[in-house]
Amino acid sequence: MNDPARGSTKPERLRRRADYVAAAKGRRLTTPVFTLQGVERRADGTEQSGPRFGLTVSRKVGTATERNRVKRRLREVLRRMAGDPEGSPGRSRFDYVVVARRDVLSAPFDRLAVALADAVRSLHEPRRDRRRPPPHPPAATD
RNA sequence: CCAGUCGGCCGGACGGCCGCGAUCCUUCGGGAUCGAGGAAAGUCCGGGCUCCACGGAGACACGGUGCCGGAUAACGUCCGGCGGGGGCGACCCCAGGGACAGUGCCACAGAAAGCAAACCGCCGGCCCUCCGGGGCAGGCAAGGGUGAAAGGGUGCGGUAAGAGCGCACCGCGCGACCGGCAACGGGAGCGGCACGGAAAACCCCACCGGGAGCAAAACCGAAUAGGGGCGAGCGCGGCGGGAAACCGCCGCAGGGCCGUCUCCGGCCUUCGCCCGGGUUGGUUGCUCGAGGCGGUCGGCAACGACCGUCCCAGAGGAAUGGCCGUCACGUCGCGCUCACGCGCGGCCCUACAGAACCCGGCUUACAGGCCGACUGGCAAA
Repeated sequence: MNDPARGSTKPERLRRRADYVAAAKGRRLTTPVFTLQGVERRADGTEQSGPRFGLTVSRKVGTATERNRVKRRLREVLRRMAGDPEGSPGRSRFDYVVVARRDVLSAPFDRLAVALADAVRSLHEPRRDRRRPPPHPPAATD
């Protein structure tokens, strides 16, 4: 029961395995410290309208202690991003999943915050250099 | 003071801003309280709890444990003691039922590896001799040599040479009796000495052990397919069952769906209510317990009894955090000081590590620091 007028600073979370599977099939953007996945949410019964974020920290990242620390740092970044007066870069009705790499442990906190905000924005920009460059000059489809 | 042994404990503190989880309160703005570890870890043992299996008892198989006594819910844990070894010592380390119940093994070397035997060798007798020695039957095991181990050791006597053949001491075996709950210790006396090692090769003996695990398990339960019951309904033809009502199967027609139309193909076959099933999800299990702390008493101790007091994480893609000050601590440099130490600046600004049903242990990881008991030196008294 958050007050919508006040602007909730609590970011919505992904808590279902199905949501994670769906996000993995969406857009993808890789940075040195993490991989960001995102997909437009399918209409479901929930009344959540804002962006939702999920975290994936596999055993490859480190021990349980290190994995917990990675998740806490990323959660703090998300919390600050949601409370940003200039507005969160995350789009409404969009699900994001941050797949962490080990460098999240050691990266400076400020750099981490900037990197994630940039990554969210970049995810929605049209990818003009896709992996398959067109053999002919593309006829401006969009 | 130096060197060392053992045991126990802590493992940053305070504060600011912004946050997270649970519970309670709320005037719905918010507020209050509590919120990781000694290992939460590895999952190696032992229990509680849950489900499954199971009539009792025994036998067999498999696995585990293995000196004795005690502690405990239980243990492979803990405490006390026994045996062997190491250390000047405090203390530490190692092994711990049985080798006349049986089978097998003891590499290499060596003549011989488990029952006594004899390669070199020693001894006297007989025979031969080219006088160097050789041969035959016999008596030996001291010496040499091999080995982890060769069937007691040393000395004296003894002898042809030798031999526990005799004697002394040591070792070894049996052992009345004594101490101890016991493991075990002591030991009069007896025995001329046999009975080698390894049970981590198998094995024998004693004791213990059903299986799976909170993703256990219980409850609530949308949708869909299929199932059951009741009531009403049920075009045509064929076959089967039945006394009939009716039921089952096949074909045709109609309808619906696969898939928007045609062809073709496939699937389904009325309606209502209830039961049942239990997937996504939700709730419970979920934290008051062989519990923490303090005290008294019993016990060498592990531990136990009693009294008082406290409530001390309960998440579920998983809370206990992010950023920053100040101060400790450590370390480095510089300066002052005979020295203890003090001041300034820099660095690290902390090790191992994060509860997931709960307890008792074990094992492993761990920066730095603190306390206690004891031992051996040196100095002082």
